[in-house]
Amino acid sequence: MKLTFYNTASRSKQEFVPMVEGHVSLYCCGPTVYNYAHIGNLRTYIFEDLLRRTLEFNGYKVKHVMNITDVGHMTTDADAGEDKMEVAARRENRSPLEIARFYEEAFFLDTQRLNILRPNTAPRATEHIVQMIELIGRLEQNGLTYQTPEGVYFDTALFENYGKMARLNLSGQRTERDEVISDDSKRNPSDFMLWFLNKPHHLMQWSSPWGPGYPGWHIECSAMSMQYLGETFDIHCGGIDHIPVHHTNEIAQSEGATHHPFVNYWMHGEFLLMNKEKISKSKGGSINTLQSLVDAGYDPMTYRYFCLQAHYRGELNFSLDALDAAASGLRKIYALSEADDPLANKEDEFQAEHKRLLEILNDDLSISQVIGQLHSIGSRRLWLEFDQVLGLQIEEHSRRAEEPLPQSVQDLITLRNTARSNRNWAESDAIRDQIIAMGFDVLDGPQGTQVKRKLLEEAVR
RNA sequence: GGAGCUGUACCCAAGUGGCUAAGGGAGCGGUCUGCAAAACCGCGAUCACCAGUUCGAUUCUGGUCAGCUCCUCCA
Repeated sequence: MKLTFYNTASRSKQEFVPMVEGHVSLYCCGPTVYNYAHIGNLRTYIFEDLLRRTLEFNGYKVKHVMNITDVGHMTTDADAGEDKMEVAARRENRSPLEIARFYEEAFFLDTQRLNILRPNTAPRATEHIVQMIELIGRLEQNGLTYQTPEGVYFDTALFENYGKMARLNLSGQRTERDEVISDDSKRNPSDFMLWFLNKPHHLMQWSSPWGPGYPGWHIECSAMSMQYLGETFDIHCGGIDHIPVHHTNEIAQSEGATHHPFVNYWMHGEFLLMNKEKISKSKGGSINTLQSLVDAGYDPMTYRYFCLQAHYRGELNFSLDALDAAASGLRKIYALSEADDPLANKEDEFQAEHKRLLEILNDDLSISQVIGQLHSIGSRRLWLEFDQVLGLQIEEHSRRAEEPLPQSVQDLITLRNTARSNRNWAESDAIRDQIIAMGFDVLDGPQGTQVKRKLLEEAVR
């Protein structure tokens, strides 16, 4: 079936046609591992997971690569900036590499809890320095670089289509701001560093043909994507903030080296907003992590579901109220019973709905619409089918209902039944509260009392 | 200054040139219950404002206002 994606390069929806039939090469910009990922970061990985699952749902074999940025990068091009990896190292009294490995593990724990499929390959920048040096060498051979005491720069003026994808208007770009320290040795404001030199304070250093130093931020993605996916590949994605600088520079340095197109489809996820503002890693510290939501009693699936209710190209406003609403909605999905499936024994209708929903999904990942439709239809079987894409672990969660009640709960039910037959409502209600606190729903109906396990943790606020 | 995004009911949010503007949550009413809860049924919007295009606009175009993001590391 036809697949359509919004391509940032053309600023329009385009039919997706991979280079090799049936196969997709997918590169996603990964985390810089100097701190915990915040939920805004995680939204983007949920979007990319949705993309990957949609491709696979359509029968494509996906090769998914995501970089791990474990090299520190200066906060500015000049020497005065502070390196986040090193700041973290000092803060936690560990080596930069220890910091990197620690937060890399934390990152994958978060993505695993969110049921985000692990990339086939997650190369680390520090393990691909050779490839980066090689790529810089190719750029040098092509005459696109120049060297200053600060390092090796990419000369953006010599790359014809610089900023085309981002539609940059270079003359209008702001070049002087208080926070930005200008480097007089730069030829053009938009030139960017390929290899830093003469930074004796920087802890992470490698030797290179230009002298000891460390790579610029952008070069790792070019070097590693090329190594694992080839010089041209199908889809590259990341956060929307990467369009003007990071991805612009990736294109320049990749195509400047290879003289081939770098990427066919660019896809970018919008920001998660909190109080109408973007969540900042540096401002927020380690608050706003997935763990903080878990500590508050939310199941990670609640956050995943919350994100899937909005389109990836639109901003999404996060609040605990909104998250609670998502939890209630998700609970409803988990509680759907097979017996009441309106599409049971209606194979034709099931297939028709399946096709209709897939068409919606394939129109630029309109998963929120699919979710709305699934709620309206109310077919557990259809939910389960699309859970391959939703990744909400519906089967696993609803299976909880089948687990036998613990003895302690059964004892309480017996106690409560006695109290109820004695019309001792105070005691009955107290026991009920106790059972509910243990994670169960208590239902008194005409056929007596039923106790059901809650299918989703409830947050305490 | 340059580039871009957003504004839909109490909250989150989808969507469309015209027929009932999805869905979830909250709220209210009802069924059920000893009372609740859960579940089920029922109930909600002149789509920021102004002008234009059009037979017809929430949807297209222009403007205004408000908010946000990027041009510094950043999902």
